[in-house]
Amino acid sequence: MGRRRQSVTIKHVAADAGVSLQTVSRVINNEPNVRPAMKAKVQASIEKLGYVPSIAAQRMSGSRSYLILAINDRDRTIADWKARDGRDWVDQMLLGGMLTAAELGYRMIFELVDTHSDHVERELGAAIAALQPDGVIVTPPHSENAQITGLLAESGIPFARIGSKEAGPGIAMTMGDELLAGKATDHLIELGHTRIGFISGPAEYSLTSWRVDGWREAMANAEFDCDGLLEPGDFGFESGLAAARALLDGDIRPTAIIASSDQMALATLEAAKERGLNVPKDLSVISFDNTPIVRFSNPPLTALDQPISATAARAVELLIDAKKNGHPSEPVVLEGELVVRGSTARVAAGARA
Amino acid sequence: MGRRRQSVTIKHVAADAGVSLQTVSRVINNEPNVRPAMKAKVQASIEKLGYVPSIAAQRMSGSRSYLILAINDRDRTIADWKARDGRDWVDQMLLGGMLTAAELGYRMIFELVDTHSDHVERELGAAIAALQPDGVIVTPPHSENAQITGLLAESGIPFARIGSKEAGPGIAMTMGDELLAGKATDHLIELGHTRIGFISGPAEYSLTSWRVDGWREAMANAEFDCDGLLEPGDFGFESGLAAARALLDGDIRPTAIIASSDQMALATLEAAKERGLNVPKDLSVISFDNTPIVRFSNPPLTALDQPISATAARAVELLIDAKKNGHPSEPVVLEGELVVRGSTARVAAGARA
DNA sequence: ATGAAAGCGCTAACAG
DNA sequence: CTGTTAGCGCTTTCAT
Repeated sequence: MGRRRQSVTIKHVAADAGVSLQTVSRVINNEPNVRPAMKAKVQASIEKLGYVPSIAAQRMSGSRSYLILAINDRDRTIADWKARDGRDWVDQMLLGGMLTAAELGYRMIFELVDTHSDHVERELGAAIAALQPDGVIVTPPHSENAQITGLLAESGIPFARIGSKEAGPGIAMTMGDELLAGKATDHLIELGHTRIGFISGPAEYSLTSWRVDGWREAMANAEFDCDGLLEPGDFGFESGLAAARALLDGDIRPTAIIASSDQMALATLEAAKERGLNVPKDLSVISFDNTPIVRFSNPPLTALDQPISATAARAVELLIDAKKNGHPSEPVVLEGELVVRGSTARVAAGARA
Repeated sequence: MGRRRQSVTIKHVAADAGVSLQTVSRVINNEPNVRPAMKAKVQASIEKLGYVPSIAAQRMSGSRSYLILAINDRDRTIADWKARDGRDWVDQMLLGGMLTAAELGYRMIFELVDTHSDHVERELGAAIAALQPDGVIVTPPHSENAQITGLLAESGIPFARIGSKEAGPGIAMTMGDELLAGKATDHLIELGHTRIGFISGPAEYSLTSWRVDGWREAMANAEFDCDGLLEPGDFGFESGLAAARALLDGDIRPTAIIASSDQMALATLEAAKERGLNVPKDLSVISFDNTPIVRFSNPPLTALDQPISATAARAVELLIDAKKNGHPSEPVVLEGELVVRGSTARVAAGARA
């Protein structure tokens, strides 16, 4: 097939409209200093010839690449895809990010990067050098990896850190973990629960402690004790099972448990079943992820929905806007919602303290 | 911030290695006519400087863009993402396509295109003009849209049509629909079923008839009648409900039903429940999609797994290879497997004909 | 086997 | 307001 050249270039348009290349360029980029008549004429030619700028050429000439790079953790993402258990983080990111990018004339490229590898920098650096994106979105755990954020900051490319609220370069964004944990706790308190257990996530993630903080604060506000009601997990099912068992077999059996992930919430259901406890009659359960799977458990789980799609969309907007207007220095928070389903109920009379 | 230029270019490498640009270029592209010693020297400089070629520049100079474009139907994809019911088609495509592309030094860009719009051509044409991909993957229903395949053929870019086996330009690929339907039917026949119903998909998809053909053939081989055992659906839940009801209330109540989609299979479960039929005791059900959701129904569904990931991976390989070696003229078939779960069982003694 | 020159499509910088 | 010039990083000719 040989060398495939652009069929319609800015040259053709310029010739057709009888103007210079530069004028066409100005029209394409919606720049000022073009008389309406000229603009109309050029646009007519563009329409007529079906001209679309080559992003490669645009990038080459030193302007934008119209590419937004979204980075996710390689191992976790591949594991999720292979497990096929319905976790739709990537889909939600695409839903928000890709569509918003498209609306603004950009494209989102998805990329997986190894966090634990010694050559994170090489991997990310290569992607940036090859693609020259106009913005980068990083997610946990990358968003808290100093090596990565440092590299990004150095590159001068605007970037958004989802799941990070530290000060520093880039746009910090969270889904309101602390508030969400508070919401869940308050919901249970309203249902009369006083002994509300919490299964946390892995310590490497900052959001783990944000969530614990939210729960602690809500408990404190109601003047309930947290002692013996916190168990650590790692987001996975097995760890959730262990944590739930510890909670249910502990000195202070909780009447409700909030788990920091869907798998751990499912595990809590399992642990309850083992002990002959009925959910929600004997035990209320709230999941911190509202992934598709939690609608199909028995009972369906009350869950905290994380606005992944909205966050990705906002990130793309902020990134694209950053070129002109800079970006917010304060963390951007998009708070999720509590979706009430069948796993939470008023505390049983006998269980009251 | 201003104009962001590549930090390390081919020039730097050439200077560092003390050779000309072309020699570096030859090394990058693994071209012949470079003495091993030279090659080693250049590669050392590349390593040292951390040089990565700019794909924009590569594309500009008339060679490859190292981009593979994967097209999916806009409305269906967005609907799936918003429904959040665990359908993971996109994820599986990414799993196979993106990872394979990455292994081969390419990147996969995902794009949604409106099938029904009058300007399909404009949308696709714009994506191609902007990105200049080295290959395009189209999926149903795009893969059978003559307007789209025509445009692609005209563009001279290699493309793969997933879910299409017509002759014509591009690589035809299927997941063995006919064979799969046969597999499901045979499985039921082995379990003693003789009245096996089939709920088909929408007529616009060729694979709808392939599947029906597979079922028909398997039934014919066993000398069973198909009359009154075929009902049409549109892949959606509602249509499946109607079809299943028609089948179960018909003159010849089937003891088993194969549904052409997960939603229709779930609907069949629902219809059975309405009629007090136990699955799998009174009715066996097989789903044509093995999406995550079918593991969580009650009972979990026996399903035909479609090798989406493997197909996407193969498509990427064939597309990249097409430049050198052309592509297969016969349809490429990657056959899926039957995953047996709890919704199929030996036919009840009383139900036998 | 290597190098020099030309050009891909576009935009920034500078004229007019 | 519009046009001209130069050059982005790379790969193709075409020389040597």
